[in-house]
Amino acid sequence: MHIGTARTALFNWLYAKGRGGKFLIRVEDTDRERSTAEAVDKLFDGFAWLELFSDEEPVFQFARIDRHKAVALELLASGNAYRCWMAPEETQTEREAAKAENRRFTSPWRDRSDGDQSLPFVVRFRGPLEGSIEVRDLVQGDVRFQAQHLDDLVILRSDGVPTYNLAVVVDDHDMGITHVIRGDDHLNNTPKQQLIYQAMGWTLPAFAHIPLIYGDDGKKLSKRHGATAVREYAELGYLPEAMRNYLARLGWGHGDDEIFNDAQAMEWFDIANVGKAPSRLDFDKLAHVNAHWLRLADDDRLAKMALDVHLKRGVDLWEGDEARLMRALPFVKDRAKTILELADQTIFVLKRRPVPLDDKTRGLLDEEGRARLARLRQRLGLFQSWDVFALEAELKAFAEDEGVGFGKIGPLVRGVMTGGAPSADLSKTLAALGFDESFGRLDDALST
RNA sequence: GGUCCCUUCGUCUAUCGGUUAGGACGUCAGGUUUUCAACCUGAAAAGAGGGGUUCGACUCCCCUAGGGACUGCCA
Repeated sequence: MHIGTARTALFNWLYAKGRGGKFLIRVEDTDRERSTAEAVDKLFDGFAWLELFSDEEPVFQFARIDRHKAVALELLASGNAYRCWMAPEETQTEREAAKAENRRFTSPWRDRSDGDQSLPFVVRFRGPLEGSIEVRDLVQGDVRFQAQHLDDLVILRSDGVPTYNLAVVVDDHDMGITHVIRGDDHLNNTPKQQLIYQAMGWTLPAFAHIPLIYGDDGKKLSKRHGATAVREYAELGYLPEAMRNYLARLGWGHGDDEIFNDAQAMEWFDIANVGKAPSRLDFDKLAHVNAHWLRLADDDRLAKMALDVHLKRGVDLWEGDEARLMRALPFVKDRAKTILELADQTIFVLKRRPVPLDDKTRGLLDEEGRARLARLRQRLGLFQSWDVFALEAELKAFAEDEGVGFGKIGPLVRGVMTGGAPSADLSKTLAALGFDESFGRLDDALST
């Protein structure tokens, strides 16, 4: 699913749920992804789609062709549509001529019905030739279209298959759709669809056309901007709740509120406050929002996600690694903005002994360093409580007793513990590794 | 070409005729510091241009410029 579609769906969801879930809303976008009210409910409530990261595409099938056809026939009978026997080349020629003369496309069959029924024909909607059609839009305001610019659209193809513009109107009406919230690339279709509603004597739903999302260069979001599919955002390490927060904030605002949860978004969200200007994706801000939700997320959930990343990166996972990650998480989760970074930050606990040392650490491991390390080992060996605060105090005290600044000790011990991998404060790193592993790594270094 | 939509810091936005035009991300400068981050403090940074309306316009109207969408027997 495209990220823009996801946001449209999110707006639908916030709007409907914020009003008690009574509204029937349709989601759609320019790629055949549409769903009806039930589908939205299924997607959001009963399904992982709310997670925004499912590959599940809402699929729309023209399963009700007969119903659409019946409506087309009804329009034909009431004179609101007509059969058109124009050949494709003929249509093409007329279209070009109309364009050149800046007038609407007009079929010669609009006022004739003596065509040969055994020949292929399409059914076109008979739109008014003059006057104007006003679309009342919750986001765009009242938009006026002149009838003289609206071509008679095909509602039934020559093979008898109904077209999109007819199908959506029929479906929405039949399903009691009250709000059509979609991308503003559909705004130009709206007067034509509205005409069908009126011809059938159906009540109009409320329309809301929200601006599209652009890439960071202001152009329509496409593959070359990086992530376009929702799935890709998951792979980049963003949390669903962060995506929801960020996406809701994109093109909509509630005062100065930047960080909010679903419940707040539902309470505050109103279509009327959606901006009319298109907005761009800002990955830095997304990362910032993500970092916030990352800190609030449960450790076991994060551990599983990080483990998954390590697995994908080809790390050879051992029994107990999840537990190791769990122990490290509290110390490193506030250092990461994405799950990917969380994986970077936790790789040190997954290193196997003996941990290969990087050049910098090997350089520090001279005679003096070695002796100091041995003294530290002895001292920590007598040390009972292995928690961060105690460790921090102990390390500070050790540096003082050694008569050196912490800079003489920190880098060496850190290197020995992590082999150069990213890590947090030394005391946190030791706490994350645990007593046994820390000593093991210390001994490995001393015995080289 | 035609129709329609859009235009406040680099980005997302607040403002709904009267504000020193606010916040957030990012940026820059300090601080903290055992790496890298994080964190704290501070700073720079905006109403596309031109006309109106009004005592007063970012806010209302018009024009221009720029951007976008649509313009199918696609959806």
